[in-house]
Amino acid sequence: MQLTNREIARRLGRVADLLEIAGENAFRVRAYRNAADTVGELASPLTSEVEAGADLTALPHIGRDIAGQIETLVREGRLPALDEVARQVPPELADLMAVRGLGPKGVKALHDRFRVQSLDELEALARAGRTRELPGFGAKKEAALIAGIEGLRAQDQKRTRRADAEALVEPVRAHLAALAGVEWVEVAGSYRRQCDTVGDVDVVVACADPVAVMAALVEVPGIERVVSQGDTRATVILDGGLQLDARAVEPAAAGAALLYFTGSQAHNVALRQRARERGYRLNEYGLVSDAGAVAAGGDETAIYRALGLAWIPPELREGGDEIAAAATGRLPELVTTARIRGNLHGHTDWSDGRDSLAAMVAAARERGFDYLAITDHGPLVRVANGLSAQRLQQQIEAIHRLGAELEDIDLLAGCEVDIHADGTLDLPDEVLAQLDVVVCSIHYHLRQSRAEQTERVLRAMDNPHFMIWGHPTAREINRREPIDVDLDACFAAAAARGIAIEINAQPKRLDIDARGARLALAHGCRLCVNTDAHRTEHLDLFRHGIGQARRAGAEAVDVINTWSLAALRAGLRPDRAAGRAAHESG
DNA sequence: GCCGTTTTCGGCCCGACTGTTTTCAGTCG
Repeated sequence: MQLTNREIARRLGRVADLLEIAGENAFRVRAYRNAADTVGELASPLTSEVEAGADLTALPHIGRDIAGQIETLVREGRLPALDEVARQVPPELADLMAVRGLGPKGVKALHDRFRVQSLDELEALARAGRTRELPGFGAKKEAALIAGIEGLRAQDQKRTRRADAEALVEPVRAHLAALAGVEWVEVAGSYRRQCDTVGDVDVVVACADPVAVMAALVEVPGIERVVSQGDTRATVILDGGLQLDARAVEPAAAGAALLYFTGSQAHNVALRQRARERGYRLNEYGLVSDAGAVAAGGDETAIYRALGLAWIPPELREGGDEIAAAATGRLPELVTTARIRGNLHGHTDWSDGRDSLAAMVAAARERGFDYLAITDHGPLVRVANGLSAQRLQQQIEAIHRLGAELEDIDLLAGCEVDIHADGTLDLPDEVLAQLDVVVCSIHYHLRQSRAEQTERVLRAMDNPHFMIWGHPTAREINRREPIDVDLDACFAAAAARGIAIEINAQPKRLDIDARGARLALAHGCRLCVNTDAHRTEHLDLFRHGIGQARRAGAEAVDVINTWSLAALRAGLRPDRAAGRAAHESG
């Protein structure tokens, strides 16, 4: 079994936890945390990099020591630093760090006194009223520990899909915005950075009277319980279990608060370092010079400007190269939902969509799209009433008839064709040749090996009708892992052939994700943000996919369905006509 | 342990809230 990046990151994080419990140098602890974050964010598998002899120290926060650690882990299956710290501290103690309210000091104290090693043991002690025997541990702390353990078991480690969080937090935002004296309310954090999932939501309220707003917050409908509440900051749990951290600040400091709460942490750290280098201190209240003068605080743009930077869109604030880009005027002009001209992947009731062809077209016209492709399933997906070649022929004719009547929108005949396990496509070339848009997707045989899966996709891409790679990894957030496929190899092939990489905007998919999209762009691929609509209202889902495109640094030119239809026809799979002959003769 | 427009040493982000404390440590974000 090959080690995933996530597993490598988990082990590095474990080293950090254990070093912290052992009372090691805090900066050494942070070094391991940073390295774990770096590994967790990588798009391509580290094991392949190691086998290819890549220099891991080129990665941020990975130096000679940790690079060597990772190489040993990949080659021998053991992490020397973990073995070493395990001699001082039982490795099981790292699990206890996940309990809210329990940190390294508490874990160490509990272990020193009671030899506690597991959640079960800790829970039994707390319920027996024995943890209060420890200095600094009282009755309230005991109750908090029990609640923390229960919370940990309930949440099952899963993060909340951003779209689900949106449905929960938007009513709270609206409620707060309507309070007297509130200037604006913004949801910050990973939500604002358009991450595909969020661990919690952070809300910043700019208002004249923070204390009053914090008092009012706990009365907002939809709040299950209050975890903590102070004069300017509170933590509550929303119905359904999502945690919400709210921060109320006066307008003069609200930009700094928004900046701080938007993060990411790595971005904040880098900004604060930059501030220090320039004789400032940056905190939640503003950018303050060493002499005590407030340089900026009311809005983000002014803070960035004072640091010699252009305003950085939240989607790019991940502590990578965005600060260098902002310093030198090289930030991308990120694509927006308004630039989208049409949907190139969507279904009707001919296969598994809810609405008719006519209804989908009407919905697209209402939204002002310039074009709309209909791409129902091919025959393989029987559960979705996939179209046989014969029914597809009939649908093509229906689309052409309807399209001929309309002047304000161009209708495109298409299909979402399955990529068979052997890399052949699910419809004959002569049928595919009649289509304007061919989206090729994987729905079955998701567990093939990396080599098989890669070969499958590469072979499919050799078919000149393969125009868009639909939901490339087939992942479903919190439900199904991505397929194991060599994205580097596939994107290189796609770029060479003019195949676009889909960002499927269905909230459960968001596939390819931002990391993969960034990798695709680096290979020179174009992206295509599609709703994969199965009903008319799904045509409003673009913003979710656009969020991923923006996180990848995509500009409008990188996203083919911001193009005119003429540009689309010319630029998408330009070898199609010539390649068709070669493919058929070969 | 990592990093470098102060580059191979000496730094490393910063403040709020809680609980158990009588002045602060631990935890969190």
